Amino acid sequence: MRDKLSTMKSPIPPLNTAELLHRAWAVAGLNLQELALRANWTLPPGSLVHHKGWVGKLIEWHLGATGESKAQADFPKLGIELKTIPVDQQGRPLESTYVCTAPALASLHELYWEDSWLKRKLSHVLWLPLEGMRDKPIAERRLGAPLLWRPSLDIEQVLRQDWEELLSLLFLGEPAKIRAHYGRYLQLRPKAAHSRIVNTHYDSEGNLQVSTPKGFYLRTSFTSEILQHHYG
DNA sequence: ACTTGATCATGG
DNA sequence: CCATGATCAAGT
Repeated sequence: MRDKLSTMKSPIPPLNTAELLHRAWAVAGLNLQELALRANWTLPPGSLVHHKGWVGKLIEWHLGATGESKAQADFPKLGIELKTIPVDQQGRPLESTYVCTAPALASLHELYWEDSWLKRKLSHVLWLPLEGMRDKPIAERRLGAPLLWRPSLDIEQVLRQDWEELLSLLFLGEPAKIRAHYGRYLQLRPKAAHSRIVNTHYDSEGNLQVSTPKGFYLRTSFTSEILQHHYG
């Protein structure tokens, strides 16, 4: 819950990567009660079910992210994407990570990995682990050490293969038959307010295709590898 | 235990 | 409506 009467001001965007990292380290180890207090935000009650984006917005506030609700990086000048990731006591991710919505219709530039939204978003990510155990009160959940990450060449190759496979399912197959098990690191899952929302288009044979809007997600097993590789 | 499919709030 | 930020909870 964001307090609109708040006079507290979010920091201006970091001028460079070092400053961003410095800010991230400055909040590492703090819990959500302390972070909410500093921002003058109100903590949500017991569950995040009605406040799913609250934690992410709070972290954005503290670091001075300016991406807003637009299709751009959280730190446009730095080209860095911020991802808060819920982890257990061992630092292992508890959930998959949403990346971006999947295009509903193929436009030419969407067909090239090098130009893709997904590649841009994943080219430079600041991971911020946050305790996400459901039995831990929200106020007591602590932020972990930040990790500034770029995909290795090997990883990017797999991401590209996944992306190409999933895109071909979207545009050459039957989108309604897409299941979340496709993809090694990536997966396509519903991404909408609810399941009655549908995209419609005509396939190459003129048949009407109806399917739920999809988003690209990083599998929990993949983000677990990323964090383990770094933190050991 | 883990994954898949569904869902919630907000801003432009 | 669609993008952002995600987590929930049913299914396997």
